[in-house]
Amino acid sequence: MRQIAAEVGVQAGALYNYIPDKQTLLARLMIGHMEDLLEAAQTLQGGDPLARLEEFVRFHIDQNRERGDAVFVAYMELRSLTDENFARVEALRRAYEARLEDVLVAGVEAGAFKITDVRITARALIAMLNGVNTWFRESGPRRLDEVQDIYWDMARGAVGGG
Amino acid sequence: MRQIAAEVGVQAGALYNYIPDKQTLLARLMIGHMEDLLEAAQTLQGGDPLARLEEFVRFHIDQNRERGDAVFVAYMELRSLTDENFARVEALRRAYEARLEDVLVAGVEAGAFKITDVRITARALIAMLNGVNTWFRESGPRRLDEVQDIYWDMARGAVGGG
DNA sequence: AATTTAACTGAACAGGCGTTCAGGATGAAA
DNA sequence: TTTCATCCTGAACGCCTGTTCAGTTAAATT
Repeated sequence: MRQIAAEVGVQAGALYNYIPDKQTLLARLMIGHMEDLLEAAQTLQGGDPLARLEEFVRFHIDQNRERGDAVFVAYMELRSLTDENFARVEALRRAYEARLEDVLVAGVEAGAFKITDVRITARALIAMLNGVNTWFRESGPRRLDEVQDIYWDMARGAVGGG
Repeated sequence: MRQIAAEVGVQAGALYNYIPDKQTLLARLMIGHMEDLLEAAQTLQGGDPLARLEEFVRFHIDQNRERGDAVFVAYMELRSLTDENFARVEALRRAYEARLEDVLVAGVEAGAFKITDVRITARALIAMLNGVNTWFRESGPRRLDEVQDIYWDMARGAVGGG
């Protein structure tokens, strides 16, 4: 709390004019992040399943890059949430997963993907994509769009998409 | 510290007969875990690249299951390590990644895999496999070997292995 | 039986934590 | 000019933290 206050140029007590307590601050941060992510995902266009999956892969990697800090907090501090707040965040997370599941289902129905379990596959893909954040550096040997190409290749292969 | 001591049935101070400080305890835990993992990985057999990759996938998921707590700590508390201890753990982690990279290189050379960047692919696969730990429950709808089958399918597809 | 060694307790330490609150400063409204 | 509403400070609170250490206990050694 004192660190956050200092970052804003204020004493710790002043924060309590804006939030009831630390737990609520964390919850608002994480819920806000997930809501932003879901809203940004609204803009994803249609097309055939293969195109939609590619779009999702690139979108997810982009978002993780732009909101690196929020993503980090959202994954590391889940255990610090109240049961109630945890449930809220998890619900939003499931909604995001559902976006990807929809694409996968469409692909299976169109005969474009070969998938045993859509839910597990969606989670596996997201886990794979999240991994980018742990090692990618702007100063590294690869540009982000190259990384996106590589992950898109892997994702397509993983769902049996030719 | 007091929690750990209580778990062992002892006062907090008694722990300091065995460790110099908390940081060292954490480091030993994580380094020990990685060393155990690397040692267990020694038993992986040879065969063609496809068989070796399958073996690795199943092995990794098994290990993550057996040592769930250690894996959790190893991923969540990385940021609590001294620079020096972090470097040690990361070196071990790279050594483990290298085991998978070897398999991927062999597959590429044999023409069995299509991979743009072996290092990135190894990391992506491991990130995907680690994801299992966050949701798999013994009481869930799938047995572990079913989950392994699913992940093996995805991994094979991701590396372009037919 | 006397002595040494090892393991542990229980209390204390200094510092950090989230949170509260009386009071001061500042500017808007009356 | 006075009143009121905001926003913030600075100090304090009770509690938790990792760590130390003198002293007790019990077992091993002589």
